[in-house]
Amino acid sequence: MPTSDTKEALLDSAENAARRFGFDGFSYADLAQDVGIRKASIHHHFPSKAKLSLALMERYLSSFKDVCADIDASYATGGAKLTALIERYKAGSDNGQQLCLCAAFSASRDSLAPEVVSQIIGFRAMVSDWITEAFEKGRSDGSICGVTNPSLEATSALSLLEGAQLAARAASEPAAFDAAITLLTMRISLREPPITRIEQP
Amino acid sequence: MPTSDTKEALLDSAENAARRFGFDGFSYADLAQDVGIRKASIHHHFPSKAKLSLALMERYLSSFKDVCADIDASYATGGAKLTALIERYKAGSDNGQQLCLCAAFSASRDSLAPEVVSQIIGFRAMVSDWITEAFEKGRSDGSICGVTNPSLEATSALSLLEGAQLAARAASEPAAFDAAITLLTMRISLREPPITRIEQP
DNA sequence: AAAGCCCTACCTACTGGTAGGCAGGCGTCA
DNA sequence: TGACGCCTGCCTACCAGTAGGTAGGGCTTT
Repeated sequence: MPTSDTKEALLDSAENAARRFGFDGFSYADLAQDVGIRKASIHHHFPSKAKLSLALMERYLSSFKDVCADIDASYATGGAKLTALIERYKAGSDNGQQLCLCAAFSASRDSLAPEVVSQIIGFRAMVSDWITEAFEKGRSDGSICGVTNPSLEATSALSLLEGAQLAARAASEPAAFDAAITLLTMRISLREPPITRIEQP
Repeated sequence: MPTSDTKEALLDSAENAARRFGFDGFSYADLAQDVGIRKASIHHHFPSKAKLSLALMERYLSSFKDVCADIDASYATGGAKLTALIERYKAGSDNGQQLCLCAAFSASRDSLAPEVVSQIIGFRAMVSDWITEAFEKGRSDGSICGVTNPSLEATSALSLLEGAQLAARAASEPAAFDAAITLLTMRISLREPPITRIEQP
C-alpha cells in the first residue's frame, strides 16, 4: 500500500504534465482537475510547487536507479545493457509526446528551485556513470565496437538520447528518435544475445 | 535602418527570454520592462504572443540561413564547415545560459501555435540538410573520417548538438557542451586549414 | 490629414498560495 | 464503553499578483 494514493496520483499527473509542457507549462489547477480534488487540497500534500518538483525529481531519480539495476540484472553484455537503456529512453519519449523529466527540467532551469537544479545535475551524473560502465563492459566483451573513451562516449550518448527525444517531440514523430540514434545502435553487436529477460509484474 | 528599432528590440528581448526561460517562461511584462515601453504597446507591434513567436522563428530561420551561407563562403572543406557550425552552436549556448531557439521551442511544443511548430520542423530540416552536405563534402575531401551515411550522420549530429546545449544548460557549465561533442569533433581532420575567414562587420 | 507609435486605463482569466472549517479514523484514558 | 484530543485529507472562500489582450486618447512625423 503506497504512502497515499492521492499523493502518488498527484506525482503521476505532475510528472506527466512536466514532461509534456515543462515546469512553467502546468498549474495546480491542471493537476487538481486531473486527479479529481480541489486546487487548494494539493497544498496539503505539497505546500509549494518547488516542493512538488523536488519530490518529482526524487521519485524520478530513484525509479530510474531501479530501471538501471533491473537492466543490470537482466542483461549481461555492455551492448545489451546499452540497448535496453536506449529502449527505455525511446519508451520515455512516448512517440514524441514527452521528454525525459531531466531534459524537460533542464530546459526550464531558471524557473526551478536551486535544490532541483542540483538534483538534475545529480541525475545526469548517475546515468552518465551507468552508461560509462556499459561502454567499458561493451569494450571488454566486444559487444560495442570502436570504444576508446567510455566516459566521453557516455556523456555523448546521454546528450544524444535527450536530443533525440527533443527531435522526436518537435515533429511528433517517433521515427525521428530512431533516426537520431541509429549511428549509436549500429555500433552495438548483436552477436551475443541477452540472457533471459526477467519479467516485470 | 531597420523596419522599427522598437520592433527589433522586442524581438531581441523575446528571443533572449525564450531561449533562457522557454515559451511559457517569459511574459509581455518582462519584454516591456526590458525594452522600455509599456506592456500594452507591445500589442501594436505583435498583436498576440503567437504572432510574436511566429516572427521570432521567422527571423531565427532566416538569420540561421545567413549563418550557413556565411560558413559556406568562408570554409572549403566539409570538416571546416562542420566545425564552424559546432562553434556556432557552442556560442549559441552562451556558457550554458541559453538554448537554440529551436530546442527551446521544441521543449514547450504544446504551448505553441501550430504554424510555429511547422516552422520548428522546417528549421530542423534546413539545418539537417546543410549538415548532410557538410558530411558529404567531408567524406569526399577526407576532412571527416568514417562517414558512411551523411544523412543519418546529420540527423544524429543535430540531436547531439541540441542535447549538448541541454546538458550545458542544466549544469551552467560550458565544458559539458564540449564533453558531449568531443567524439564528433575528433572525427574532423584538421589537416586542411580553412580558407580566409570573411570578417563580419 | 493620415499614419505610426506609444500611452493610460482597464478587462477577464488564471497564477501559486493562505485561512479556516469539517468529516472521519486513531489511540488513550477515565 | 464512551468521551477526549489529535491527525489526515479534503473542502469553500479568498488573497495579491500576473497572464495576455482591448479600448481609446494623444503626440509626432510624413
